[in-house]
Amino acid sequence: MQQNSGGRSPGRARRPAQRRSNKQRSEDTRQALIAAARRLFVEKGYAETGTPEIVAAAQVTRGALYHHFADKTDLFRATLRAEAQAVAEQIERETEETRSALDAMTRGADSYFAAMAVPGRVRLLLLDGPAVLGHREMAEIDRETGGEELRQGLAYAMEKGALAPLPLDALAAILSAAFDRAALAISEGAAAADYKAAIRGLLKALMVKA
Amino acid sequence: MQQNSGGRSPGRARRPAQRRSNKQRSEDTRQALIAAARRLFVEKGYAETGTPEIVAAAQVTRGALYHHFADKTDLFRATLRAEAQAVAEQIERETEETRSALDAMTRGADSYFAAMAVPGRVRLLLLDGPAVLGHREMAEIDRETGGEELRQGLAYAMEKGALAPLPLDALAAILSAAFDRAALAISEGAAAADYKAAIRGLLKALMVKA
DNA sequence: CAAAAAACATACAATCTGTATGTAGATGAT
DNA sequence: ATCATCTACATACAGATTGTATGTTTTTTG
Repeated sequence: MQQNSGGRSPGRARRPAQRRSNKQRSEDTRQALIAAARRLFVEKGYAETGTPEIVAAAQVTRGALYHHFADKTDLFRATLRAEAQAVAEQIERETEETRSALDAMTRGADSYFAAMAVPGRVRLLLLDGPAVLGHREMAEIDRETGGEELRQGLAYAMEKGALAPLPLDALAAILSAAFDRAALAISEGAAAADYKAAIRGLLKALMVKA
Repeated sequence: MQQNSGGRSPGRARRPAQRRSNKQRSEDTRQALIAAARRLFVEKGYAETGTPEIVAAAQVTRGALYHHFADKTDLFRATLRAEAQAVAEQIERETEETRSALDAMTRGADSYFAAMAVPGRVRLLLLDGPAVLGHREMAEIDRETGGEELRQGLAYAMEKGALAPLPLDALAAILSAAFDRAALAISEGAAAADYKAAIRGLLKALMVKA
């Protein structure tokens, strides 16, 4: 709420806050909107969150929102992209070297569960996302933000002969769905140990044979 | 459009259409609403379908809608219940005797895919449903309409020692999710054979060991 | 420093949802 | 058979939301 920081750049005094470049201004506003939107989408769901509420939380106006995003779904899209990116980065950060393929898969799954344990992620990425943006676009976001790891792990194991020869894309897709459901259940309070055991059992069963 | 069928019960002449009991009236209206809602929800999704459009298609007024259903989600709920019921009945109808546990599971999966191939079901039950009603309520609907078969099949196989001993509920849940994703992929034009093969491979892997 | 372009801010039109209130047809008691 | 009552609707309304159209204020550019 300061009037002016004074001193520096004499003669350039401007009244409102400090002078920011357009790039900065835009980025700040976008981030504020995405952050506020994330909070509210998580708290009340996409449909129940109105743009007036979002801009109020972000301390901007609806004009700013519609200047930066085509519409409400576009803001949602940006929010999901950021979230998927964060998930990917967290998983990548945690990934270590492993010996067996089974171990690699199991660790990967645990990393995924840990990442999805961040509050709100399940709702954003597994519930509202597919419904609002469609399964197609969600798959694309996954791909862009690096959701290829599972598929690659399977491909490697299959190539090595440690895995039954099955249609790769289909197998990756249905296993990914199994992971998602496990993350969902865990987020709703189910016994995490049970789901992790079931996932591990599934992977082990697939690996052992062949 | 007849004025009166005449003759029978002289003196009972009434002008508008024919005389229906309240029970009939209600049931007719409910069914008309659910049928119209289903069509539109499938075609444009839950969020993009307005109640004015629904009642127009059902040839009733919004008053009738809000008389029979608490709100728009309540109508959606009724629509989903009916759909889940139809899926359950179709699967039950197709179920035959089988020899091995693996065979039973595989057949069950195929029945499920066949049932989910009915246009709109994937969107209703796998996309909009979980987002609008929440995963919790969807699970409940599944349970009520007889979605216990998978779990029971697994329990039987596990009991018989034909299946690795894993947490039953968790395993049933993640396998169910795998089925769902397969149905989803198939509904979007993916190679059905690939997904069926992957599912079968998954089940086989689980069964063979132990 | 003036002109053009971003980056917002404000006002508006079209809808939509849920509710409140009014009316016609069915039901039950007399 | 009739009247009261209840059910099943129909209509009207208030509040809120979305996207757009049109101003206004900073930045940027020449």
